[in-house]
Amino acid sequence: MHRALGRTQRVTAAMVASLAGVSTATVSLVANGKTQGRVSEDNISRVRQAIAELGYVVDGIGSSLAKGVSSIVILVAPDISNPFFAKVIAGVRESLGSEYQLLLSVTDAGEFPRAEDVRKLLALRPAGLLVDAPNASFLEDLSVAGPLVLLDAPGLEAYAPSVNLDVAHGARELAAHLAASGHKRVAYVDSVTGTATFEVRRAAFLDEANSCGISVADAHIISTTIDVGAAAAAFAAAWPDWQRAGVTAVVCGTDTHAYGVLQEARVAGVRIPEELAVAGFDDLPYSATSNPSLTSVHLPATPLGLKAGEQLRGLMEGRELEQPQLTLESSLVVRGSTG
Amino acid sequence: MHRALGRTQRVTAAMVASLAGVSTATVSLVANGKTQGRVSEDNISRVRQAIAELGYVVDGIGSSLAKGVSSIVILVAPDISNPFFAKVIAGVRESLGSEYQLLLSVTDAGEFPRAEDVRKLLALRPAGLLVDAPNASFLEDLSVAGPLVLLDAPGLEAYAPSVNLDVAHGARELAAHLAASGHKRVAYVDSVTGTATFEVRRAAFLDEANSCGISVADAHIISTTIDVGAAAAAFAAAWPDWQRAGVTAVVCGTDTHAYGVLQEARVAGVRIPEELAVAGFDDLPYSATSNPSLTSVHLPATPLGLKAGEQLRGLMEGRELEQPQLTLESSLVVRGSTG
DNA sequence: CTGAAAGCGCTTACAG
DNA sequence: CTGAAAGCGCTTACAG
Repeated sequence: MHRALGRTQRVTAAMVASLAGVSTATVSLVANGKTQGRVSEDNISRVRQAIAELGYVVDGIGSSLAKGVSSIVILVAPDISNPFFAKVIAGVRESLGSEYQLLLSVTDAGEFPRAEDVRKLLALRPAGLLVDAPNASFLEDLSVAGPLVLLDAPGLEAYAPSVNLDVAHGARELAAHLAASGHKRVAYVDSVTGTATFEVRRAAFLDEANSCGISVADAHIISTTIDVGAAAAAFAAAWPDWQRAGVTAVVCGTDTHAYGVLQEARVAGVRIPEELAVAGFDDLPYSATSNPSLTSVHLPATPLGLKAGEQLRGLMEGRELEQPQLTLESSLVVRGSTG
Repeated sequence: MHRALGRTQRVTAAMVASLAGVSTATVSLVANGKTQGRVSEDNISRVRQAIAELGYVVDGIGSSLAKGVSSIVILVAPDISNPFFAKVIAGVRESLGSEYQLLLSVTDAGEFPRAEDVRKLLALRPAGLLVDAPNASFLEDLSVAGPLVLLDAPGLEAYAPSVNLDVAHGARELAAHLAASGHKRVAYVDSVTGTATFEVRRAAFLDEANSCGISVADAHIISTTIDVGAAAAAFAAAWPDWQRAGVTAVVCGTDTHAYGVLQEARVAGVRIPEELAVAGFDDLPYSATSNPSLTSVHLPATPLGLKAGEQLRGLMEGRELEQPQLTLESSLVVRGSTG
């Protein structure tokens, strides 16, 4: 039962060849659908029959070594525990199809994978690489040659084709919304990971807030890992100060942070949105059912994965990308947490 | 920039060998740390130096082909979009360490991977296989020979070593809790995937409910995919009927289902918990912040992944498992949704 | 259209 | 302790 996986009854091309009475070269051609003008109808059906009979599956390792490339696509991402990411993956899988195997390189929550670790994965000779929410130094270190597409990597377009989210647009909508609701002093709970997208979210929000007459004091910007508990604790520590300073709204870099704020606010008896308005980014599925429901900047997660997969596929198949740089829209969804 | 990944400046063992003035056999021995009594100190340092100088990394494909096994561990799971699963993965990664690469075989939400698809992955010659929440027919089809550990596979212990959750315990606690709160008629929202864990949850709950004097009519048991929207729609359709029948509580197979019920209840103006008590399974991080906070059977996701990884590692390293069957505890967390 | 052969990069008995 | 050599399973020019 527990012999090495696959060591058992491995059916090789040689076995198929001898059963079909042809060479392994012919088996390879048939198995890979490269018969066009190279294999007789007769041999094709002979080989197909033998393949079916023996249950032959082309060995991925042998094939990869001969070809120089495997059928693996590696997706590098910093935060798999974020439900947002699950949708991205779903999109990637759909556009990649079943020819490619998706290998997830995940790290512990909030940590970013080190280029060194990824280099080990490169020894698997992946057909392509997808990097979600990278930072410049990581890409600098990595220096990959080969099909590579970046997801959610604003400002890093120089490194590779990328699919970005126009988070700035939603961030500005959010600032305008808060201003229209009469807020003057706002706090910001950022993510500690130095990921570009979070910087864009914050910068765009701060910029627009400023234009709208909202002030966000430096002392009212805090950072935590993307974790409900961590955000709750950070908010608990900061709130007395913010309250004294007249803060009436807090914007969070992710909905996950916002959940922590909501949680702690309930514990602390802070009424939301009357006493404090709360908003986030991502529009996770839970934001519609949170208490109260959460105002959030909606980001198209599945389309993000879908587009990135399509672009990578083009690259892997040797096609020239028509549009190497893609941007998807974001928009504000107003709910109960901002009144 | 976009040549085949890894095709560039590939450093081979032969290059290291010639720089160090040794054979590739020696390079291999050093690179794999198998020098014990087989390579002179002199050559060891020579090779190490050359490896560092050239930045040599053992090629995974070549190595796997020669060894007959890769360093890939495949994790097969039906529902990656469930945040519960993200924690399981984190646990697996931690116990597996960096020697093994974790390859996720994910399917579309609610779908279970077909054995056929997984067989393709087996062509990658994984070092081990982890299967989360399988059903018997899948395991029957798969018939894997090699390191295999099942997660959350109650009743399937005959197929392989497994790590299970004692969901029945929590389910019974939940039934007792509802009975103690005075509920007499309860509905159940199940998952459509015929996964064993959901059957155990339901069976244990129904059994204990019955002993506690709670009746759950067959007509009051419905199923949906694990999706907030689907659960919301199903609840919307069922509620008028349930209400007429005097149902005062609904138990959901997962918290995700419960969020859908909460969401729809708000739309329909059903007061929770006064008019209807709601509870789920999983105790996702969002259950503490939902509206109202959700009573749920807590399941130890991270420990589940951790233990499964440990067991698999033992198997892959050829060790005999001291305890092939492990069970982790579950327990009820009572929150606002049940009063 | 077909097959013998080289080669992908590594590991592992084997002989020395 | 060391290296030449075989072999892992496949693919791809190449010669026919």
